[in-house]
Amino acid sequence: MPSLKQIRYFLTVADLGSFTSAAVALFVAQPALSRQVAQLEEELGFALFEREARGVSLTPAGAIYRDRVIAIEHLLSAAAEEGEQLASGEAGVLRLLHSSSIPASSLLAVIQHFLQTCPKAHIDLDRIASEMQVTEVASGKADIGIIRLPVLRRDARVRFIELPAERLWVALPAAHALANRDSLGMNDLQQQVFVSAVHRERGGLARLVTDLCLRQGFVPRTARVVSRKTSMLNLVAAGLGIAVIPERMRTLDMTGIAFRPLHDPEAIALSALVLPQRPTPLAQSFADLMTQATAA
Amino acid sequence: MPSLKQIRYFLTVADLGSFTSAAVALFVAQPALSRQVAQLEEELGFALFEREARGVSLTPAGAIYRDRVIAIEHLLSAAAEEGEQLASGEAGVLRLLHSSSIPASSLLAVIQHFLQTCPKAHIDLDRIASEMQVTEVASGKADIGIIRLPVLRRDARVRFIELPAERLWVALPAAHALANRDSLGMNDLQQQVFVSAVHRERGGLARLVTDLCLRQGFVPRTARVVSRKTSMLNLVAAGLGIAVIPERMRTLDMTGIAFRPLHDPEAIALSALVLPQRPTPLAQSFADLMTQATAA
DNA sequence: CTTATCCATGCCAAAAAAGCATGCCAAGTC
DNA sequence: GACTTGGCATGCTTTTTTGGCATGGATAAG
Repeated sequence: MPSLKQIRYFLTVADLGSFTSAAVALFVAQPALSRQVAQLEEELGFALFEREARGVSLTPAGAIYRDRVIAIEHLLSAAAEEGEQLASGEAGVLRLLHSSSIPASSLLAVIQHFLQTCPKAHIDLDRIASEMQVTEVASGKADIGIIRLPVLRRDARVRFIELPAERLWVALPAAHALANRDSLGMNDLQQQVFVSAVHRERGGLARLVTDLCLRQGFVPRTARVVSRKTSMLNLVAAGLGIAVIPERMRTLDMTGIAFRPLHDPEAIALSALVLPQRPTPLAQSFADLMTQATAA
Repeated sequence: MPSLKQIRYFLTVADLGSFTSAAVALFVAQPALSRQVAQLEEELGFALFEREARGVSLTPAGAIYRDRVIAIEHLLSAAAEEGEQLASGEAGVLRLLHSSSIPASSLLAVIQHFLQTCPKAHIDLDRIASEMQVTEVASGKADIGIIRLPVLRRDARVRFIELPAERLWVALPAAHALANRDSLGMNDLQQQVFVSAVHRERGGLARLVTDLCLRQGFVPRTARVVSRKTSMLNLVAAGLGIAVIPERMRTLDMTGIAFRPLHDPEAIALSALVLPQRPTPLAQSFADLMTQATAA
């Protein structure tokens, strides 16, 4: 089996047409070169060079061999560079999960910033429930998740980075009686129908809202369970009921809906990043961006 | 710079997902494997494997690196095989020259046999004068030549292999007065107009014919100097004169021409192969075929 | 005829790789 | 929860490989 060193030596000799000058170029002694090339020829079973009085020239077989192996060195360095980009987080695919209470539209700025920072990176974006995100990240199927606390299914293989809190707001039909108030308290909502998005596990925002209601001493009347929070706001606009949302979701800016802050001190939505114990460099980059952006 | 051995080790470990089993497959001790892979990782600057409790798995960077270098081994062996075919004479291009008195049609059988013997070989066929062939073969621009003796310009860098002699024949217009004879002697041709193909150097067949005439005591009346012997026979058919040709050229089998043998003992055409001192394998194969075919 | 150039070879030293024994870590087991 | 087991890494020694120096032989140029 030929070695890369032999091939590099061979190519240099072929280029310069001389063992002596190739030896100079390669910073080795000429006999070392002669031996390596001779060994390569023996392994291949045919002569690569015609030894002439004034240097050497390629045999036809040597010429075709040169044409075929000349790409190898570049191939190798390209492979190394590609791997290095992946390893350093310069390139690659970031599999990003987010829960429905953190819509992609509110992540747009961070995602764009990320793609700008890592121009060779790609993003696979997927919206799944908080609990599932933990499983996915823990099993390595995803790189990073953005969830709404509390999360019920904790896992030792992931860690959570809490992001700055968001005040909760209430989304009301524009014509709603409470819409003429500047701000609301949870106790104002006792008689209201809650449109909410819950999953089987009942973690995340739905859990938080229920807890807040229970703390006020009432059980929320849930009008409808929907799985998509954007359509949830549609139901609110249609007058079906009210919804409690994190502050950022106001940016959806739907017509026919009035947004009012909840002034209860406990009405705080916490979100967090789900990271595997050893995040990929891209995940780390994204996490860094995320904590900086939300802190600012 | 990584070595091929390191890459082969890496690929085996990646395939089997374990250093231990890869060591068995590669017939080396496991520490040797560990070290080579570790060294490769260090040279590349990124980790190829995740070391886990039960074997190892590729990192994303390792996976992409594997995808990129997996072709190299095949690339190398293909290059070696291609070179070996060229060197052994199994494949390649044979640059074959022939003089106009040995037309390609008379070489057809040998050429076809050659292409059958070496199915991967190609032939570049060219018809040039004998003296030029010597120069071309000597300079390495052609692999083998087939000439008509005598050749004036000898060269130390080539050798000549004489082929079996051919009797000379006379090509006559079908209506010619001599056409009713079964055979002819050179002395019968004293009054004839010779259509001949001569080159500047005046070697080969033209020289031979002139010599034969001079030996009979007359200078041939040359009707026309043409450079293509097939058109020479056309001129004969048109009644311009007669032509002296080697026996094989009779196979051209033109209508309007009668062929008659020359019974003079000296009326013998000698042809020869021109070979460089170290012929290519293909040239050697062809020469072998040629000597066998003409001997038979 | 001499000289200069260039490649191959013999010999020795240095470096690299392999093997062996062992340590360490994590997962599964009783 | 201690123990066993499977699997990779590391220290040390031996073997193999590789490179350098000196030299020989062949060939074209002067």
